[in-house]
Amino acid sequence: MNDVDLKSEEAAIEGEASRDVTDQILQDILGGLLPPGTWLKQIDLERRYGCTRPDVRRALDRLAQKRLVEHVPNRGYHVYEQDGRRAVEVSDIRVILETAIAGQIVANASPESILKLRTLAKRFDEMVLLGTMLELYEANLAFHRELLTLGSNKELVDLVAEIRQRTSSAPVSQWRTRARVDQSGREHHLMIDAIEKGDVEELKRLTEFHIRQSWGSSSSN
Amino acid sequence: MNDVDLKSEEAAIEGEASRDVTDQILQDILGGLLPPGTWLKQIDLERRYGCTRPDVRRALDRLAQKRLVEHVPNRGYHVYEQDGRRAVEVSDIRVILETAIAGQIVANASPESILKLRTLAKRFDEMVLLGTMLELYEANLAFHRELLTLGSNKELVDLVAEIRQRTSSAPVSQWRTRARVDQSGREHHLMIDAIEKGDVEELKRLTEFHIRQSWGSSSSN
DNA sequence: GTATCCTAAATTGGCGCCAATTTTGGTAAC
DNA sequence: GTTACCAAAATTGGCGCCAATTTAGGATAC
Repeated sequence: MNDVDLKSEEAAIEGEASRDVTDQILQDILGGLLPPGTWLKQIDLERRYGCTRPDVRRALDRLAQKRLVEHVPNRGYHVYEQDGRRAVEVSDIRVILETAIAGQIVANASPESILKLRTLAKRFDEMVLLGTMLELYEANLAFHRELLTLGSNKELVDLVAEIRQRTSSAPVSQWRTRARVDQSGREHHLMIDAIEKGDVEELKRLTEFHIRQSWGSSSSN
Repeated sequence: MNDVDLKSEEAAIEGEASRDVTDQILQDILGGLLPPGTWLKQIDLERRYGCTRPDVRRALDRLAQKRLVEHVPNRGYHVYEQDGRRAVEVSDIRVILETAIAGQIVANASPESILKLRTLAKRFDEMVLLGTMLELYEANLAFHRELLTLGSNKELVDLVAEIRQRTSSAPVSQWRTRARVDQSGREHHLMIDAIEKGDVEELKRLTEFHIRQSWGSSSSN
């Protein structure tokens, strides 16, 4: 477990101290900037994100609650080292939840909502070509959120968004290959096709495959 | 929205300042001591639980993250006022998750685990007769946790435990009638019976009924 | 040369003060 | 009698210091 060298980027941000520190650290973990095992020294974070000590502590406590970082008393916080089991379990949960509402999604899908999904799917495809890794990640999130929203269970939408953050410590490792990302983009469109056809079972199949696929390679890490 | 009068119980606890403040407040919300809408003044909590200001703040922040209390900037924190919709949505999620793993539960059920479930179900029955409301609540939690553990998805067990806390701001109102609680106890045993018989569909039916039942009355509040 | 112990630097984390904002109660004016 | 405004009390929340613990490095002994 090595700790980060943040000194090089210290004053890089400085200007945008307004955005919440918790989200900033979260995104840096998700973005792979803070790899699993990294010790998050309070002083470094303080300087890095241009905020005060209590801010850093609050952020670390929140992330520890979300089990994204681990707190070792008197030793500090470090980015949680994922075991494969947890990743598999989380995707199992996602499969259960997202296939369970497939019926409602199809039932509630209006022409407008299908159009909106297409737009978001296309946006994902665009980001593959000319977006950053984070933009791609967020485009993917936006598509899935819109899809789940059709299930008309707001709590479920939030819950899935939440458990998504639970294992994706390094989206870089998930989307290693370009081929995999392209495939994901195609799957999005296939899912919309299934909704248009009103084929619930097809949507379930695609959803399960789509979720499981993302984690197939990372378990070998 | 009225705020609590805590002065009467100020020094009542004092001795057990060791247990985590967050859990204490959480249990007091769950126990109905702090009803929805109550303003949680930091000074009062500080005195009530015999802890320092930062402790109170950390606890309130955590509870706000869990959406059990709401934070209004410069005005403080108050216990979240539940709408019926959310409660229904959460129980929908529970039904999805808990019925989804019914098959695995039946498959993994060993004679020992069935015995353990019986013990926990009986303990629930005992608590109906001679336990406090909180003990009853915890006995119920323990039974359901053990049941879900048979599904061999640790994340799912934790997740259900988590979303359970999301709406049960007042277990008192859930279990208003004695008849309802007795019925719950019987249902526990029926569920174990179904597992013994290896009847997955029956277990699913019972599970759905059991979860939905708890919330049927509270929506009229 | 290596291992162990001791000392010093660094980091965590507990705790409290003070400024900013809000609320409440009283007073005065209409 | 009611309303509006002002002032005082209270509450929130930002910020920083200092003690306790840990870690790393150096010196000494074997």
